[in-house]
Amino acid sequence: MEVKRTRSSSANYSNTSSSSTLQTCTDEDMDLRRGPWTVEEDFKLINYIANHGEGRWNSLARCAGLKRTGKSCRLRWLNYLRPDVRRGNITLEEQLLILELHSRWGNRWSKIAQHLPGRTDNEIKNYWRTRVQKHAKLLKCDVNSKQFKDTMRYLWMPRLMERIQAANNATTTTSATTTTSNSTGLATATVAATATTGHMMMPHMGLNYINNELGGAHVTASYTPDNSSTAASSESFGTPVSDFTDYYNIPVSNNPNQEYFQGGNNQVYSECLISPSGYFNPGIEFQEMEPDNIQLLDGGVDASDNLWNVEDILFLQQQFNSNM
DNA sequence: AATGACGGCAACCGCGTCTCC
DNA sequence: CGGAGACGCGGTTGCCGTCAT
Repeated sequence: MEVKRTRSSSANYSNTSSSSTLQTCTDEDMDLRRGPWTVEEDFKLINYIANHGEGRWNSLARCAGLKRTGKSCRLRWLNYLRPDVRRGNITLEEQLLILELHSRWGNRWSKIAQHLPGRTDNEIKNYWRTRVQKHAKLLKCDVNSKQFKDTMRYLWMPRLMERIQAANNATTTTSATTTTSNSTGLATATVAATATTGHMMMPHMGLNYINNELGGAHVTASYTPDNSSTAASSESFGTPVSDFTDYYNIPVSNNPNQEYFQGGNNQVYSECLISPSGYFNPGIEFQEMEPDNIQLLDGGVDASDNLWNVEDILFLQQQFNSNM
């Protein structure tokens, strides 16, 4: 069966009828379209599913008059057209959850996606490949290596927690609510999990707390702050902050939890940082992180999207040196 | 302004599993 | 039980927009 590759850029997405390349199979039904979906196709699929429900994708494609494979229809529906699908703006809480669940389950994208309402396995997979693996590449280590996993667990995730806390502190401050202040500077978002456990969660508790207290299968999107409503709503899910990178360049002096990241001053965090396996040894983990590389980290990529900024690297080096 | 490199993401592919007959 | 089709999952591809030069 001939399969014709058709193309329509996102810019042409709403201009499908004008693109002759999009209508390459008008002569017989055997031709199957591939590539980007047009508005008409989307409309057909949505209408058909609205009237007949989903499933039986091959026959659905035929009955709906779509010159697509059943698989293509299913993918389009699940990843894009479904009413409850959420795309873009992965929140801090979602990022933390992805990291945690991936450390637990590996590339079980669909399983991970089940714990992020509205997110598809495809989006999570793409997030992982484009964001997380990028940082592994910058660190010159394999994303599946213990080195990188430890770095995620003992640096990245605590930082995410801290930024979630900062975001919520800021939100709380600006909203000027009468909520009882929390003297510990508790990360509301991360500790939203306490809604299900009844336990308070401190930043220094880190992932061990999640592991031990929440348990794998119990780690859900309840990380969401203010989770009183359904997490399917983008307004209710997570902080208004769409990306943790917004908080990457917070000056340390402005950081409400700077003591966690100043190396050695905070015994609790220092203990938390050091891998139980002792893998974070000076001169080993980041021995390749030479000045040039640090420059690359700082300027070679978009710093706002860079997990490992100079501050982080210096912090890591401090930690390594203090443990020599 | 032109162009090449790169990142993000939608979509495709192959394969394993499930379900039905 | 076995075969065929449907379904689901993870890996990969390739287009397009953006940015750097």
